[in-house]
Amino acid sequence: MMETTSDRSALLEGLNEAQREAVTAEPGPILVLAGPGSGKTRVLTQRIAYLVSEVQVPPWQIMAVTFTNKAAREMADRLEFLAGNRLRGLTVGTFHATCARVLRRETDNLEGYDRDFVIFDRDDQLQVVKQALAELNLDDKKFQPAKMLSGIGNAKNELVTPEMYAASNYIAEVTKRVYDVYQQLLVANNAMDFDDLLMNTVLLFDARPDVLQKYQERYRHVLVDEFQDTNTTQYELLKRLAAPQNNIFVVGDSDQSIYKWRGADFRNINRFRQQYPEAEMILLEQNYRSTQIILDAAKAVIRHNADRVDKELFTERRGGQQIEIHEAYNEKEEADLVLDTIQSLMLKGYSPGDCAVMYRTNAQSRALEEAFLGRGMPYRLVGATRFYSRREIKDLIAYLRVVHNPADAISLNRIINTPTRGIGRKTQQSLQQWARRKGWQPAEALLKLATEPEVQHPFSTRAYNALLDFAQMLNAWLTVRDEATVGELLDLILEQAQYRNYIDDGTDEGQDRWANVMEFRSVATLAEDMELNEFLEQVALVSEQDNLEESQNAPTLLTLHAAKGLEFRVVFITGLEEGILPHSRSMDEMEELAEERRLFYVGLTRAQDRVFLIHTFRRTFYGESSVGTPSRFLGNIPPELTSGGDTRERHQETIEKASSWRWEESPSPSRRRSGRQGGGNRRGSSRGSGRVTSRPHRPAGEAKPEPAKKETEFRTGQKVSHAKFGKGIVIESKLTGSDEEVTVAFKSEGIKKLAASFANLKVIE
DNA sequence: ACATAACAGTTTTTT
DNA sequence: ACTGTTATGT
Repeated sequence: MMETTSDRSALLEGLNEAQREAVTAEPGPILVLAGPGSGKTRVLTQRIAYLVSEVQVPPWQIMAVTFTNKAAREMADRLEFLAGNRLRGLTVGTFHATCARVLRRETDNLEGYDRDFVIFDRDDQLQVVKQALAELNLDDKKFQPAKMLSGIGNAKNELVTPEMYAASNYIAEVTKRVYDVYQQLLVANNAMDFDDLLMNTVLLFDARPDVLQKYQERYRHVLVDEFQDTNTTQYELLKRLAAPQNNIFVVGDSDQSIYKWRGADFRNINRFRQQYPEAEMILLEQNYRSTQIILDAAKAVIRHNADRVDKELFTERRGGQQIEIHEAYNEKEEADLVLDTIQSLMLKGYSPGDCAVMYRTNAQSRALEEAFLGRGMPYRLVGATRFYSRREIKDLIAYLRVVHNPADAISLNRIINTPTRGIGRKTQQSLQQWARRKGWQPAEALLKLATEPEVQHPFSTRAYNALLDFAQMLNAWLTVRDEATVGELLDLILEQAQYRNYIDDGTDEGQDRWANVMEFRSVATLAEDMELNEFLEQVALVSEQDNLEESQNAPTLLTLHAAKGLEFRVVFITGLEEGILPHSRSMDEMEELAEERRLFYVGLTRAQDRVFLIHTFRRTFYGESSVGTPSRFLGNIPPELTSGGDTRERHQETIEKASSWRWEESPSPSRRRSGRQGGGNRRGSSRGSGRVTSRPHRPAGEAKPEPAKKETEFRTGQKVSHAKFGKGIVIESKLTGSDEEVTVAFKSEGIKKLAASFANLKVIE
């Protein structure tokens, strides 16, 4: 960059008053409360540039932490643009990557770890928990590994070690023991989980004031993005690092706190204010993203949450289009409605990439994907099955990990018989026992077979040969490890392990998997100047969303969680029904309900121009279809901001539009579309399968829809009888478009929902 | 060792 | 409805 930014006015140009205040605030604790679309990333980056060019802070004394790689990269890119090489040495990264770097540098001061430690992801964690349960002779049916893991994770988020863990009840007592063994196993494997990266850094700082001091002196200024998402451990980490000058600049918005279930605690904002009473507090209230109408709707929604600091968000984008609320009959018609609307927006100058379709749960993407596929329209799917969690990729990472860190018994366990090479469960067990008896690690024991041919071993000839074969491969890889590039090593592994034979069985799925392997190979090959440990760390800490190409001009399908931090001209939020948003598991507790509302708020505030809110009349969950109630959150939006009428009117409209539903209810057993992968990885190659446009047949009553009824034929309390289900009592009956839906409690069959026109119910005395 | 059957568990998941 | 895991049989 030629242009100098030492010109103060140039640096502050285009900032509003509050933003400028934040950027130029005197060093010390600063809390910026930033509403959606208020330019917080801009403030953060300008602040860094300002510190360097105006306050003369050397860039290497500045640390900026984010939660996602994407946010970190975005910040780094903007800084590069702003100040280029004047920011050499600046630390910008995620909490986890930053901590990993510290720990890696400090392995000499870490008990039990050496510098080759690896990072375990959730799958690995589960394996470790299972092993811990096994060692404690605990039943993993009774103590589900996932539950145990969440208990352990919560503890780590709260900076609670196994010793500190309160065994307040039986389950907690078990969790404590599992946690304890779990940690020991991690150390034995020279591995840390994600939470350890944070917790161990804090523990290190507490145990070693000299080490802490080193980092305090290095990082004189700490800046934090998305502060409302920090957990206790992260908070404590920041607190220690920023002391004693407390030059800590945090940006957050408690109304966008949606990760409580992961340990995030927006009350850290209050804690911050108590901790640093002298902190300067700055509110960013001007929104540069949405129209007034959208903003008003969002504000009206969020105001229903108790105990919050109200921000007076405003925008210069007066007016705007009203928010449209629609009812669709079911999830299929919901998807059709979304697609129809997108197509009509195309005629009004929007492009497909301007649109986002959001939902509460990933499962909801399926109907949408099918609709897109059905119309041959491309779409971008965020999330779903992550590249790095695919089986084949995990296998290869496990191979690399074992070569890098043979102590990693979890990974060894994964690959020792993958592809199957005759090392079955029993052989593995006796290998383990043998190793334990000899005081070796399993990998060590294996290598003895390869390197000391005359070693005494307990295996049958057959098992020995299988083990020897694998051991020799492993030995070979270890030998070349330090000379070969990651790509070369991977190629060698693929070839010797005959991995392709195993994974590519010729089916579509096999080919896809092999394609994924090749994609991973090219990632590895591109990392040619990277050491194996660097490569593995990057792979562990990078999520798939970072690799998602933005180029494709297609609508984006994503969960509301994944939408945070993004913006789109047009936003659809689907599935606005009780039980979905708010989610059924979050309806009982006020705080959880408040978080659901924030989720809705986050969705709304992603929109620049248009918002479409959709709920369905009935929806299929876990294979069962049931009638839904519109989300209570819809009622939080003042009617004058919306079009589409109130709930009743919308419902009436659905009834009038009703066309095909009556025939759709019976699923034809023949056809099932397994809607898979978006991005184009997988195609349904059902060759020659006739396009199904024909409707399932209805035996009786055929054709012509009846006119909508005005009143229900059945009333609560009536006794009825059904040809198949026998006698029962009507619990409820309501009109559903051209038909009537009767809920009946049958004596023998339990409660059923029936369509009156097909059920042929007879009223009995 | 591999194929199959039974079975549990299905919110969100920055790292 | 669907998927992924584990117990069981061949």
